[in-house]
Amino acid sequence: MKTYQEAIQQIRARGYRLTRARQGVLKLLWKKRKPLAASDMQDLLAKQGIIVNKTTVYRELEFLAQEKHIEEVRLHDGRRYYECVSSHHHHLICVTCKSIDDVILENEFEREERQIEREAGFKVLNHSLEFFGVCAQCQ
Amino acid sequence: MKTYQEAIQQIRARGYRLTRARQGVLKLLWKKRKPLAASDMQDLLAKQGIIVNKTTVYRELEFLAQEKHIEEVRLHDGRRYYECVSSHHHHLICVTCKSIDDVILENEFEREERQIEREAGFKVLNHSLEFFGVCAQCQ
DNA sequence: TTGACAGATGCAACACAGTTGCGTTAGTAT
DNA sequence: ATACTAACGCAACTGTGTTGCATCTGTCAA
Repeated sequence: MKTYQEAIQQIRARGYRLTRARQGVLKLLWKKRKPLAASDMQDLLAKQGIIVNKTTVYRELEFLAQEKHIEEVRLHDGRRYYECVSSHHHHLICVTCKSIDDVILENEFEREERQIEREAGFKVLNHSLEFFGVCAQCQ
Repeated sequence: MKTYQEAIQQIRARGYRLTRARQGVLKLLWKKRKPLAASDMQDLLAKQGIIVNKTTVYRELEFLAQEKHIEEVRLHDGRRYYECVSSHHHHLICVTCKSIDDVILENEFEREERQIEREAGFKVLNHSLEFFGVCAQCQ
């Protein structure tokens, strides 16, 4: 639920610079509101005249994730995706058109996680849940 | 819940061959009962004298998954894992020692999936849930 | 036992995501 | 304007997974 402006301010407050790549990546994720992978972002930035090396994109994403401005997401195609921080949600992934939508569930496994900690002695830190299927457009 | 012998019989019944690599991979997955990645299996096979090319391992895994003798699993490190078929379960992944354990939940989101289909028009085919945390040994 | 068919294999070369070292560039504060 | 150092570009590299093609081998039938 952080805004683009808040992220910018926090970056400056911590003594980091506002480079074209940094602003570009942030703006992209806040505008699209969808998980994007590094090469997608490099292409999208290039279209708006921001030509950056792929190494820069990877390092920028690592930096922004470390600073908690964005979050890494894995969607089971082997690539790393990133999205802007928002309330905890899960993804609906269309196996046909690959589109990604968010979904917020009421049940967030608090009971199940307690059961796991009790029965397996496993301390749950976080979880990951994705639904695969066919979106409304592709049916 | 398929046994190793059943898998072997089904493979022969469908006219496919029983090669060293094929038997080796199957035996490994039935013995370990844990998700294994291609390169892990190549190493484990080599230790028991079964030297196979990585291409063979990848093709074997694809074949066995297609024939429904094994299942592909993604564990968010970007690699493809495979495990022998058993009842529907989820994974507990230790962020410290990377060990993987199974967990079976009572709630399998039938209600949530119906909600998703009703509200988003998204037809759910399957889902994927993993828990990340610290296992009993690593605490 | 042998021969032959086709499934299975090895090899080399490739594709792609992501990483590393290092010299250079460019935001920012003074 | 200057200097400090965060950030960048480049080239080379790692690891996972894929492809084309020539070769090999499990299986079955004669």
